[in-house]
Amino acid sequence: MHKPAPNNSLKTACSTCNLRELCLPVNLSNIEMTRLDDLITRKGVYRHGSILYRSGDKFQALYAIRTGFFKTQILNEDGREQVTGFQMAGEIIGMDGINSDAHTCDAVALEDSEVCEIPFNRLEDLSRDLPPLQRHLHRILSREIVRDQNIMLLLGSMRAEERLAAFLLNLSQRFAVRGYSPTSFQLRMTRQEIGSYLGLKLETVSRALSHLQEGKLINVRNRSLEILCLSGLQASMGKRAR
Amino acid sequence: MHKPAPNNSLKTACSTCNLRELCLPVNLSNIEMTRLDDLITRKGVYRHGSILYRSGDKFQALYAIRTGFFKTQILNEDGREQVTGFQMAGEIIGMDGINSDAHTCDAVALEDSEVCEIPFNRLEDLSRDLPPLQRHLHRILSREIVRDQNIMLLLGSMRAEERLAAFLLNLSQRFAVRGYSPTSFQLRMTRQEIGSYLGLKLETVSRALSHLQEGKLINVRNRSLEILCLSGLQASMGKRAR
DNA sequence: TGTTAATTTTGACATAGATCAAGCCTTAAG
DNA sequence: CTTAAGGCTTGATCTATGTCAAAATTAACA
Repeated sequence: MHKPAPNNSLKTACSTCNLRELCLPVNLSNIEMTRLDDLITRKGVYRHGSILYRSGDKFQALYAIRTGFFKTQILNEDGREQVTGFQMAGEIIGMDGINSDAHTCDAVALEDSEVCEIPFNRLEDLSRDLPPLQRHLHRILSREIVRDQNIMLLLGSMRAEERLAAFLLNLSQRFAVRGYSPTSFQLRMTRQEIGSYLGLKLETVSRALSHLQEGKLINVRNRSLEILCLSGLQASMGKRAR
Repeated sequence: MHKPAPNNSLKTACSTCNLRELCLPVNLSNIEMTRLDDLITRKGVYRHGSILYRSGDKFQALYAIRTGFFKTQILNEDGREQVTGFQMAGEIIGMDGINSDAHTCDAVALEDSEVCEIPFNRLEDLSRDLPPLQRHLHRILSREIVRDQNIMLLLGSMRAEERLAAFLLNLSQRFAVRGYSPTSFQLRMTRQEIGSYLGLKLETVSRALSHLQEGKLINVRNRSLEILCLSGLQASMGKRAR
């Protein structure tokens, strides 16, 4: 495991960030936007494998991903591990920590990544002054709830291949929103990490990928993935309830 | 399915509610508490089986459960259903709707229940004035995220009997907090609903209950459940990872 | 109160996915 | 460039849980 590069505390400007529409799509005046800029600092680069925060760390800030890719995972007492999400540029992580003032999961960089730090106390202060910002914060929190509940649906009621199809379609859609190809991208995580996220063993993930490939729905070679038939993938979900 | 009783719009007083410490444990002055009271109205009784809100309904309010028991569930396109939670008195539901201004799950009363309606716009307004209330709202939202992620862990990595043990211990603890017996209580939901929540079939739930009973950890007869050995139940989780 | 419908339990059997194992491939390090 | 370590695939087998079915119990309702 690497250490993050030293914190240079570079000032960040949301106002000029090209992820603005994704990350904080709030209608603010110039002067209001400046106040937001003042809040947020760019933290140094997190190298592949390094840890943004750990379970148990004091909660102080949310983090907006500028570039790169993270996973979040929880570990219970007996060492069992569950990947709870994969996060990409423009997404905000750390909300698990608000409740108890301590993080309840680990956030690990899956490639070299940059994040913006948003001190939460100051975000609360500012959001009392700026109702659109307040509303946006609430939406982000709620979105996370909805997202998690959809994963519960996936884990509770889909079979292996459906879970994988849902996972790939979700990635596809998120790449598309960011202006990348929805049909051709690199997987940033191992089969084991995909398996943990989907409640499957890595062998099952591998077999399901192979099977989707046999069916001409995808092409997969190591980490590079090509979706050959989006609608076919969609159809391969929802075949039959478990 | 019954209709809810007509909305009498009774005024509620959080200030005198005996669930206050559970529901809104916020340190407010008397005058501030009055402003909170003004916000909240008691809705009529929801009979067993009736629906508090449905997926797709416009989101307007959060609901605090005064008495009774609810389940929340999502249904995907192909009719698959997943119970996402069971909620009891003092708990707040409806947060799924904030993100998109529409609810994304159904909330169904599992017994005759009363709720307090908290109009969300007005809650936002008031929480801009009252920082402790704002902080509490954020904690509630975050707590829901943490809760959901722990269910992901359960669904993704535990075997049937462990899931059931975790479920029973969770209920036990929540009853304890409310001053009820942690070792003897009624299940308010069917085996099928438990199964949906835990990602299991009802037969598996039934068998796992029988098996825990054979092991002298619980006594179960229909909906009445007695925990004979809390520590044994705890131990029966975390035996072996899947 | 009697009748029907829903819920629960239990058994027999089927199967999706886990486990174990081997070999290959890719990437990182020396 | 070589070697080692981690990651991936595929096959053979095992097992937890699903599926199907029947009977028993309980709850709902006329």
